[in-house]
Amino acid sequence: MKLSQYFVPTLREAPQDADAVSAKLMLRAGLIRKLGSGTYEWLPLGFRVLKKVEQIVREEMNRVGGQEVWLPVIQPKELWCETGRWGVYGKELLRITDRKDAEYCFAPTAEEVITNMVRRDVRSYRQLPLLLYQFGLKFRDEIRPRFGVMRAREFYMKDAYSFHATEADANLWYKKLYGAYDNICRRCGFKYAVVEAEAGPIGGNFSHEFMVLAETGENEIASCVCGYSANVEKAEVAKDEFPPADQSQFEPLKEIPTPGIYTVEDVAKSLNLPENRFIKTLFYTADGEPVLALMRGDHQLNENKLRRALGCANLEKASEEVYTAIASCNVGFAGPVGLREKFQSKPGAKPLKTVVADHAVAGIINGVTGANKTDAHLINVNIGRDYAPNAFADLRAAAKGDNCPVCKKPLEFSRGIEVGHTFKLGTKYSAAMKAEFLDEEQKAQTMIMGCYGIGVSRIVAAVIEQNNDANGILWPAPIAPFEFSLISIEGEDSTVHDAASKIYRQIQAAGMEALWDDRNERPGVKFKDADLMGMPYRVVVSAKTLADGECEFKLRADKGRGERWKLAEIQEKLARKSQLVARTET
RNA sequence: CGGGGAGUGGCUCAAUGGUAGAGCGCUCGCUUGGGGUGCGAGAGGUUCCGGGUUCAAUUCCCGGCUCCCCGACCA
Repeated sequence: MKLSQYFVPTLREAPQDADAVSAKLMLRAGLIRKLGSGTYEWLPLGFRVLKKVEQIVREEMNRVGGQEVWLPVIQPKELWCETGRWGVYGKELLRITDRKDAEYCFAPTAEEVITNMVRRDVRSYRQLPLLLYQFGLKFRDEIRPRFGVMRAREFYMKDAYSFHATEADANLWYKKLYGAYDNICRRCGFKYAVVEAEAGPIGGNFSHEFMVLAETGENEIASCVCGYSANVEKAEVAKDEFPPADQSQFEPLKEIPTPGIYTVEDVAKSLNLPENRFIKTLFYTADGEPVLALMRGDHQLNENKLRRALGCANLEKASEEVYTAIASCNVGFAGPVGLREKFQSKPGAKPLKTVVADHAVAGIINGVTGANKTDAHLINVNIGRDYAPNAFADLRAAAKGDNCPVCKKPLEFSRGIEVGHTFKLGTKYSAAMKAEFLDEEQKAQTMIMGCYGIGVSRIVAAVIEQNNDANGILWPAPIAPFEFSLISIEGEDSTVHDAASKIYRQIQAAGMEALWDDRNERPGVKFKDADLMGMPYRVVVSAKTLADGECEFKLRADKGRGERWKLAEIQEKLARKSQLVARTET
């Protein structure tokens, strides 16, 4: 492609509202433009990258036996009601009404549609297993879109769904897909990690996320040298063990005034006690029932863990009304001491059945907590003597200082961008939607499912986030829009142009592509733009080297001048390069 | 959802109660030709929309829309 004819509007400065490095570079290099909050146009250069990633994903999906389909993006409400997700998906689900007032949603994912499709036409175990996938536009009405196409509302995703007759087969295919995802990540050329993940609104038995490692990633990963690795949303921590409390250490319970001071940090400061002596009392509503969660003052609650510990479907932080109704004090002054009794004595109040405590709470001796009285706290609070949770569980968000649940060594933390997510769904959707088949004994069985997503547009941004320098993008060759930047520094006569033209064709003959900067621009402009756009290889043709029958070759990643290539040897040099550009055919 | 900020040429931003300007970009000419060259001449704006105050509003006030930032784990 000749740059003079190509629609790549590069920018010297990034638009003011671009936040992430990758967003700035994508805008500047002319890959994308923004239309509205979280919606982007993909220009020719960006679209090429998107299509290259798509092709890699397609090849790997086909390799493990996937069959490509194409599903509607406008999906009827009825289907979503069958699984109950019309109600639970929340505001992220963009709902649409047609001229007949029928309700639809714009697909954020396609479990309902595909399960419906399969249940209609699959009757026999002989038709299973089945792995279907598609590429398509997805829309999720994010609260706060940011980081360009990394967290956009509209995005391009590959979603795959598998259907199985047996649990064992489902697990086997889960492993196959996991392998395919490994290949995809490797071929796209980024550093990544696979972590155990929270299944979220998709649900299912277990899931893994494929993370592009980057400091600016939105996800925090907890990992251990032993191989354990999990999203902190999910990460377990080694259970705290405490010797039986020595009652003789217990000081008498005492109430002290703390007017207007209620955060752990402030109370700790004013009493001059460490935060790990505090018992935080958190109020939640679990499937409509009030529950209490107790945390050590320096720990953060992980709501996913609480949800799992309670076995509830819906978990929300309790409203201020509920809070004051239970604790009869202002927010910030509640504590577990005597709370249950106090609350239950209220006429008409729902009983406060559940008080769960994080394991670490058991180790707090002479602790501090709210007095259930505005402007007062209790000190020397002791478990067993002053309050008793009905259960202990791992509730806290893994953080520095916590140990690995597998080998008990200290956990390490890093950041990543989630680009792929695999779920072992089980029968969550097939049971709700009655996707059944007949087994060998003519017995109706529910299909076992898995689902597997890859954010194609997000991969593009994530790769840039990981591969850039002060001058621009550094594309890994397999997904670069073009393998080569060809720069011709042309003079009066046509010798340079002719030589460049020949090299341009030779690059194509070697099975690669070049973006030839044939514009009538100064060399500096061309170099700057080439750096910005970040093709992995660069060939410069100018009168200077042409006199010696040579051109210049340089890697985008290299700082120096690169090497001289004899024009006569160029064919063979290019052949070698094209072998490096991993192009696996299927 | 709460709080804050911003909407002026393609981009980054000025300015003003009397209908607007710079740099970059764009067009043309000359110049230059290895890291965004220099000079000159141009094109390009209903100052987000609606209302109010005023002789006069892009500017002040109100409402809306859009975009951005921060928070939403405080118990």
